[in-house]
Amino acid sequence: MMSNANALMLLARRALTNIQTPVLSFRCFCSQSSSSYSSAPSSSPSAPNNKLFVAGLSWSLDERSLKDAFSSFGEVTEVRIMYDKDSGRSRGFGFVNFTNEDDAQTAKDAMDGKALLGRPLRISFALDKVRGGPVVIPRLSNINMFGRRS
DNA sequence: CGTGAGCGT
Repeated sequence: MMSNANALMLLARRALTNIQTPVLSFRCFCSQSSSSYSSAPSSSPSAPNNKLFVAGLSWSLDERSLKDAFSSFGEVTEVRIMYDKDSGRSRGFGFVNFTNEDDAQTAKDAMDGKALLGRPLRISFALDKVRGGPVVIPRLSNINMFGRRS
């Protein structure tokens, strides 16, 4: 019985003398490491979309040139280069859409780091965030759980 | 005439 009191005192002393060790027995399994995103390839940062973010482009590069350069690796469905409305010149970055992710990956792996028009290209997967895109709003007026009314 | 990281209507 005394050992209990001793242990308690020991704990109290430890708590008083060693404040730097609050709880050591608890391990948090919250982070299971690895990619927590579903359908996320382990060898590809950002979102694995068909959209490729191409930066490092020359300010005088055209979309057709970029598309032609990327069409060699796969079927390019969309090529968009961002232009500045103030200076009227390209911002040096654009987006390339591929029909297949595999082609996009191949094109990225093949063109990323290479130089086009004298400037090194920086290719990476584009983000899913799109500003000013068509906002699709579900028909909340037609949502009826009981089928009453239309 | 030069400039150069980045994520789009």
